[in-house]
Parts: sequence; C-alpha cells; structure tokens
Amino acid sequence: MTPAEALPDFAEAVLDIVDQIPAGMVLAYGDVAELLGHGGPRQVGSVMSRYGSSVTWWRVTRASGEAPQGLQDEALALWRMEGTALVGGALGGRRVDMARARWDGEAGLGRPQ
DNA sequence: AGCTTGACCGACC
DNA sequence: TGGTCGGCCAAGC
Repeated sequence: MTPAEALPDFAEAVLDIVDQIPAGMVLAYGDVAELLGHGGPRQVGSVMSRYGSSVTWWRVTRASGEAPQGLQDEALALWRMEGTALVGGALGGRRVDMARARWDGEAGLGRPQ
C-alpha cells in the first residue's frame, strides 16, 4: 500500500479524540493528552499542526480558551457558527469560556449551557 | 551526545 | 487582567 499515508499511532489517536468532540464544545491540548493517558500538550499540538487540518481542529484550544496563533480569526468564526460559549459574549469575546464549553470526554452529553 | 524548537501549562507577580 | 518564567515531552539537526 501507500507507506506515505502511514500515520503515527499517537497522531491517529489524537485525531480520533478530536473528531469525537461535540459541536459547541472544546478540549484543551492538555486535556487530549490526558485522555490518551500518554504524551503531553506539546505532542498534541505538534500533531495538530501537522494533521489538524483534516479534523475539527477549532474544537481544540489552549487551556486558557485561546486559539493557536495564526488561526484565531478562523477559529473565532467557527466558534460563533457553532454557538460555542465565549468569554465576554458571543460578539465581543475572542476566547472560549472553558468553564462552560469544556468537553467532559463523554459523548452524548453535549448541550453547553 | 547535546542543543533547539514547538498550534503547551501552571504558578507567580 | 495581563505579562513573565520555568517545566514538560518528543522530534530533528
């Protein structure tokens, strides 16, 4: 087959989790690493920078709720589109309200308040 | 074998 | 509320 398509197991696991995050909710890099039970935030970020474009990358933010540098405008538009809770209101806010939009890791819960 | 880099995190001031 | 510092973990040179 095409060895060029080979994806590291760690990267595959990261993308799999990201793909499970419900719309309107987010997960921090560190959260993803913790759910995997292996690696760290930097490794997750590294994977996202390389393969993130193939998944719902905007649902992965920094622990502070901010989007990665260079993609803040894109992420903000997507957050508003999904109705993600933002600090300071949906209009003025430029970062995610982690207290409300942080995903617990349990699919089916959804419904941020 | 050692240093630098990276879509990070938490503590501290 | 916001800026700085040190710590972490893996990959690349």
